[in-house]
Parts: sequence; structure tokens; C-alpha cells
Amino acid sequence: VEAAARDLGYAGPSPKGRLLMGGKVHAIGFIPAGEMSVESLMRSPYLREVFTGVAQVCDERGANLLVVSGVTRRKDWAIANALVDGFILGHVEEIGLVSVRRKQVPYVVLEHDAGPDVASVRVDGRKGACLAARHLLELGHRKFAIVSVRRRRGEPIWHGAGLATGQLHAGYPLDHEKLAGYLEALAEAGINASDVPVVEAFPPSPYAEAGARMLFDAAPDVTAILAMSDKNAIAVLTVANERGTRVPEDVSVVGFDGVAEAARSSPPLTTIAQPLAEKGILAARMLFDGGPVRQIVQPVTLVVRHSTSPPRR
Amino acid sequence: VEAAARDLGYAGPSPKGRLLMGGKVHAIGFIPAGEMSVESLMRSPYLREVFTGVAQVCDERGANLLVVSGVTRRKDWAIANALVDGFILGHVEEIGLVSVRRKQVPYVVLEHDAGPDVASVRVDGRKGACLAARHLLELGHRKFAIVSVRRRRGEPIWHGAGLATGQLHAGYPLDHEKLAGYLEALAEAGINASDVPVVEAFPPSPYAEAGARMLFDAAPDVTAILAMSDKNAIAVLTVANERGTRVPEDVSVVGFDGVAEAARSSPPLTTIAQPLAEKGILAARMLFDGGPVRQIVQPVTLVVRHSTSPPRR
DNA sequence: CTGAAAGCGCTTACAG
DNA sequence: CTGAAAGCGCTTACAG
Repeated sequence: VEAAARDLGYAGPSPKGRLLMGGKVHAIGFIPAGEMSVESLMRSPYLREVFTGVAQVCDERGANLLVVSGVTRRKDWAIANALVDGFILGHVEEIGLVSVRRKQVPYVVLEHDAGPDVASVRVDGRKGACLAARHLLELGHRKFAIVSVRRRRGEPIWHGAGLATGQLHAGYPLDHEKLAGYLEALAEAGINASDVPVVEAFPPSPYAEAGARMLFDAAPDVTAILAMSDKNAIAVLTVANERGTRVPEDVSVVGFDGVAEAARSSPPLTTIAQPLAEKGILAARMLFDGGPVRQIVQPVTLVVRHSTSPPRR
Repeated sequence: VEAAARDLGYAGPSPKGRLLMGGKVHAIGFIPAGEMSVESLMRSPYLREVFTGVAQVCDERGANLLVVSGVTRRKDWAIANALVDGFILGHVEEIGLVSVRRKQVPYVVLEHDAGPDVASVRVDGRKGACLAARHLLELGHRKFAIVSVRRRRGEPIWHGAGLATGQLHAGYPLDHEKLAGYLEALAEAGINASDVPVVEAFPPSPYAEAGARMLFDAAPDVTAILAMSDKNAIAVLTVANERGTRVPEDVSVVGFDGVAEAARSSPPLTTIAQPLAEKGILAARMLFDGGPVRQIVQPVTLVVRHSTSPPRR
């Protein structure tokens, strides 16, 4: 019998049939945020570390890992076509969410608490931002600027000075949280939001550098820069170096994320570290293990390196 | 009618049914080589760049990208379970190949010409190795050592001096080609293989560094080191720095691959560059476009940076 | 041109 | 305990 099967070229049980009966696919899908397609997943150090955590769990469980491709328009159809047991969403995104919901498959959202009905893993952006701002305030800084994360490819957006919470042009909830955290800490020290310029810059090069240049051009007297991502902060270091502005002597910079590159930049970056791989691990485990829907908040910590010091007198 | 469908919670056409009728899955699978699981794909700069090329094509075509997980044992079952239209194999591997063949799905092999029946994209390892060795010979070097790539996790393997071609302990065909290329160029200059020590080291840290230490300990008089991968070459730089051995004054090092990190090492690494992302792009296009089975060979070029110089007199 | 039926390759529940 | 049948959700070829 077996010989006959082999003669006919039978290739062993196909997962296709099994699948149909509601069986497991033994794969989970990862949906990078925004315009972050599969390619930019590889280029973003932040996403890469989270993804590595997810991958680690997949290796443990012998599951395959599907990366959902495509820019916003196509992503919807890519999700519809994805054959997976569950999804990890890089951020909240309406289109993604809707599509995932329609598939009636479990999912976990990163970086956003979407209420008690949806599983999520995130950090407290507000708290992290407070830590960053307070660190600079304690060093004696009074002239601040903020580099926010623009979420779509494009030129930086300049807000001059005086951006109220919630007025970010292109941000995710996490970005609004961080902005609120910065402004809250500054307000406690008597610094008004209307005195703090904000630039929104897309983190991949060369957009982040363009944002940093815009900031140095428009607000040359700033001594303390709060960046919402390490990638943007490192771009500030690069541009400062180009122009002969010394860090931390002339200007202090604090990043956010605690990406590996932040430890190797020159000078090494003071930043708000979060457990990136760990977040991927937790999200993947929630997906594999099922269980009750939970909202996990991971800790943030201030890591002081060499990009911050007291302002020049 | 449509309202009724919505009331019943109909979630739109499922890819599962379509699949069964032989339809496209709109996804391709990437199988990292050897013990390289999904996780180490993220950690290996070489694989990451190739993978990025693959991802780029997937983005263009709106296809999803499945990373096949698991160590050797489980990989077989992971492949059997993978729902994809085709595979890209990181290297030749019997198990992988067998499994892929059984699925009767198209595939492309990287880094190995498996004959006219199988599609492949590779570089000429022998030629690249010749270029590297000749560069050092022209600078006047006579005392060589080779760092080969061990393909499984584990301690470095030391071959003293005198390894004939084909005697590598744990290598892929590409590694044998490179060894042959090194030895061929050295032989032309009258240097006998029996005078050239070889160490096989697994590229991820800390194995690569252990290999470099073994080499410096056992062959302290060597002035020229030929490494089969940039990762291994950079580990040599790191260990040299640890020990106060100056590169290139005391010892010259040539890498292989032309990974981004090689341009940023200190000193910047002289290496044999190959179009990594391009290989991923070509492999993915072959898969998507079908067409005749081809064996593509991509060019290698010597990139001289600052890790090589004439030997000290 | 619309609508009922068969079949893709499995699994599962049921009859023998 | 073994074996034939039904059904998963589609698509495709065929009958009405």
C-alpha cells in the first residue's frame, strides 16, 4: 500500500485539508505598523528587536512566522489572505484591526491599550516621557524642544512653539501619551507648552536627519532635546556633529526605546529603555497560550549615558 | 441578502477554501540555513540583508513572507506545514530540500549550484576567495591563516596547519569553494596549504571571538588572516583590539560578504563584497515570475578599506 | 445568464 | 476496531 502511494507521487498529508477542518496552521502573523512594510521591518531597530522576541517564541513552539506585507492599501488584502492562527499588530491601525476582526482570529496589539476586550502589550509612554524630561530638568535645563515620531513617510512637520496635547499632526496614541508626559513634567517645572517647539519626523533616514536640521535651524537656542524614538535621537546626534554642535556640552539629547544602537552611538545615548524583545515574547506567548485577554504594561527605565549634562552657563 | 450575511457574522471569503482548489496562497517561504532559526535570522547581518531583498519584492507584489522556524529536527515539520507558493532556501540542506521537494512547490536555492534542474542564486566563492588572497599576497604577506565558517553552534575547530580542500569539518559547499579559492591563490604564490592553519568558527558571538582567540594563541606569527565571513573577520578585529594587536600594522584581515557593519568596524574592514539584497531580490523574482529554471551567479568585488596593509618588516 | 452540484484533501463522527 | 460518509469553504464546470 505504502509503495503504491509512493508510486503515485503522494507527498504526504497536505496542511490544506487539515486547515479546512479548523485545524491549526502553526503560524502566527506579524503586522508591522503604518507604512512600515516588510522591508522597513528589517530597517527599524525598534521593530527588529520586538520581532526577534516574537521569533524566539515561534522557534520554541515550532511555529512559522508570517510577516504581513504591503503598504496601507494592500495590507488589508494581505491580512485577508494570511493563513495564520493569530496576529500581532505592531500598533493600532483601523484598517488592520478591522481586517483582523473579520477573520475572527485572536490578536494582540502592541503599544496601545485598546480597552479590556483586546489583548495588548505596551509600555507607559507618559511615564517614560516624564522620566526623560525630569532628568533634563534636574540637570538644570530650561530651553526644551521635542522630536515627535511622524508615522508616515514624508518631510518633517514643524510646529514652531506651542503645541497642545492632542494636536500632533500624525501620531499614534503612544505618541500622544509621550507628548503629554513631556509637557506634564515641564509644566511641573513651570515651563509652558507654548515655549516648547515640536518637530514631527519620520524615523528612517534621511527623514529623521531632515527633522533634526529643521530643529537646529529654527530653534538654535535650545539646550535640551526630547526625542520620542532612539532613531530620531541618533539623527539629532548626527546632525549636531555635522554642524559642530557638541553633545552634551552644547545640547543634551534623550532618546526613547533603548535600542542596541543607542549604546553604540557617539556619544552613547541617554534614553528611556523598555524591554523590546520581552514585549515580543509576551505578545507571542499570549497568542499561543490563549487564556484570558490581558493588558500587559511593561516597565520603562531611564538609562543615563553620555548625551546629557548640565547646560552651559 | 448582504445584510443577512452580515447578521450571521459572515467574515468574507476565506482563503482556506480557495487554497484547496489549487489557488495561490500569496505568500512565499524563506528557510534560513542550518541551525539558523527565525531568531538568528534577525541576528545575522548577512541573512538580514538577503532577507530584506526578498521582503522588498514581497512588498512590491503584495505577497506575505513566511519565515520557516525551528532547528533542524523541527524544520522538516515546519516546512510541511508551511502554506506558501514557493520557497527560498538559505543554503542547500538535505532535510530542507527533501521536504520542499515533497511539497512539489517551486523553490530557489541560495549560495549553491545544485545543477541545471534547480533554480539558484549564488556568488562565485572561489573567485572571491582568490581576490582576497591575492590582495594580501600583493601587499607582500607570506604567513597566512584562514577563518572558515562553522555551520552549527559549537566551539571553534582548530586544524593546526595543513588542511586539504574538502577536509573542512562542518561546511557547506560554498565554504569548500572559498577554501579552494584561498589555497589556489596561495599555491600560485608558492605557499603550501600545509603551512596555513585553519580555524572553523560559528559566526554569532561569542563563538566567532573564541575562534579568533584560538587563532591568535596557536599561530601568533601570522600576518594575514582570510575570513570567510565579515562576522568572523570583525570578531578577529575585536580580539586583536583586546590583545593590543594592531590592525593593519601587526596583522591584516580580509572579510567576505560586504555587510553594512564591515564599513563601520574599526578599522573599516577590507572585504569581498557581494550584492546581498540583490540576491534576495533575484531569488524572489524567480519564484514569483516562474519562467525557466536558471542558475544565477552574482559578481564579487574586492573592497579595500583599512584592515589591510603591507606586513611589518 | 443564473443556480445547483461536484470536488479540492483532509478530519471527525458515525455506522458496520 | 475498521471503513464508508459527511462536511470544512471555497471554485469551477456543468446543467437549466
